[in-house]
Amino acid sequence: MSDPEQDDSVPPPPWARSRRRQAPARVPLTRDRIVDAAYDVLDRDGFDRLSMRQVAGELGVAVSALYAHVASKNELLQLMYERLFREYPLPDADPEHWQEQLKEFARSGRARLLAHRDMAKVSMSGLPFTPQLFPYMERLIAIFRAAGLPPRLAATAGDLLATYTDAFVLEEQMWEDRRRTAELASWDEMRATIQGYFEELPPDRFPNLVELSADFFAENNDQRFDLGLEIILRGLASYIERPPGGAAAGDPREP
Amino acid sequence: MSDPEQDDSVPPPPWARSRRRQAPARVPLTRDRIVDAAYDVLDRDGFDRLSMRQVAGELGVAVSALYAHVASKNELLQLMYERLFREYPLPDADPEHWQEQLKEFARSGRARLLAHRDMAKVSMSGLPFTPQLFPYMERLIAIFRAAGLPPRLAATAGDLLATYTDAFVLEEQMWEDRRRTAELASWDEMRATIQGYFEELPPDRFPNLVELSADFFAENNDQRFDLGLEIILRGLASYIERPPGGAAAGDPREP
DNA sequence: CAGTCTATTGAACAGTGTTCATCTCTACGG
DNA sequence: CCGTAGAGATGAACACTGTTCAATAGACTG
Repeated sequence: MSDPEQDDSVPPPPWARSRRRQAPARVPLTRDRIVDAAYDVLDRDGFDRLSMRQVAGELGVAVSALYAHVASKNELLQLMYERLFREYPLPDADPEHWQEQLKEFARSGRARLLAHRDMAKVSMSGLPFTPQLFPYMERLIAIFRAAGLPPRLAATAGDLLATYTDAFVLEEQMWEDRRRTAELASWDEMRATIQGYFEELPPDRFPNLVELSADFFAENNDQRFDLGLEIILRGLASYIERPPGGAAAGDPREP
Repeated sequence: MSDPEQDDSVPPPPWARSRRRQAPARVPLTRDRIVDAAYDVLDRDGFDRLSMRQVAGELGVAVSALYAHVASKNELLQLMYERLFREYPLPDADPEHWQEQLKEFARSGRARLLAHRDMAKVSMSGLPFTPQLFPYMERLIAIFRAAGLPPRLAATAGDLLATYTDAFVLEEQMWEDRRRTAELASWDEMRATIQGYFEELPPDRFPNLVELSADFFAENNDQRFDLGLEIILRGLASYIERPPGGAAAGDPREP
């Protein structure tokens, strides 16, 4: 297998302290197995039970053995995050369908995070800003530019969209955690409980919370996600001048 | 549990400090004082050095003493978060100026988070969903409703706005952390370094990243924050039908 | 086979959140 | 004025955490 880790074609970013020990550097298979085990622990026990010792135990190996392949727990988390992006679809920017492309981008991002328990916590821990993700940033921004967004707006929009996705899933999985600790069986049961709680708030003090109690937790989160997404996309669309007659939008990149 | 505060305006009468050798003027430990100390530790040492022992040390007190007033570290974090909202301005919803009101709401939320180092990490740790915040949710949603947004959209919009603010500050403070560990003096220096890094990426693979290198990190984050805010507000405005003859900013597209 | 090298080990260090039996001190009843 | 009850603080302990390091075991080279 090829080595997805070290991409030497791009220099390490300046904020990454190159404290990383000189290291064997050629044990990619073991790194992969460590990441595999880490995912097993994460999915089974959740983020705050994900410890180096648990991972080592999963592999039937001493803790210190991990450190020959991984500089720190943070690096391990980073590797886990990067794996999420393997096989990420990277469509070419199509000016005609930029909104659909962005929706697809965000939806698949959310799906990828949802695939592993507490994954949004890993993503929100701030570590994952590595060169491995540059291709995805590049493509995402290309879509914005192709749509006709000016540079500064495209940059902000990329951030906004990625941030929205991460934060949405973080909240989703937080509720899932709460459900687990409350020992409620299904999401529906959970939803009913919370909705009932909001309904019974004093209506004189919280008229809106009472009235909208049914809307805070929709039947399925997909619709809620799409709605927030739609708000953002409409906002972005408002910046794009529609060329009369459907001709191609002006040159997306201007000096 | 009333709190007999130490009254500094009047010194203790001489007979109060009895023959007992200089009773160390023992200030009773309260939740408020613990939260104060926790903020001191947070501001000085950051979130991952914020431990119960550090807080206890700040107060010159044994660790276990804290647990008489606070059930767990999580509760302490929750108390810290709740304090942020004391004196939070709660304007009445004004349909005429809903966009300005929302901007003010988001801006002051951001300012509040920025006031303490790593505060967004606390806010994003998922704990803070307490009834103390209901008044703010209520008011926020009232603004959306007054603006004319339908219920489901208002609920989603509240989430979106709060989430955007939290996530933005989280990112901001993350970069601040990176700057600290990279031992770069100023934000400008940091910005220049990163911008230079992006500028020197291979232009054939990352044309947009190279071209927009100046736009990812604006001179000041205030503008970037306002821009994202504007995108969201424009998106929301697009759902509001413009009242006939009104000059309201309901139209997403303006000539 | 001998020797090198390297991945793995186990123990240790300095922390963490949390609990609990014990002790100190304050305030109140007599 | 003393004695005592009870709240509150204490220090030690438990079961963890991430990380380091000298020593060992094992495989590959000469």
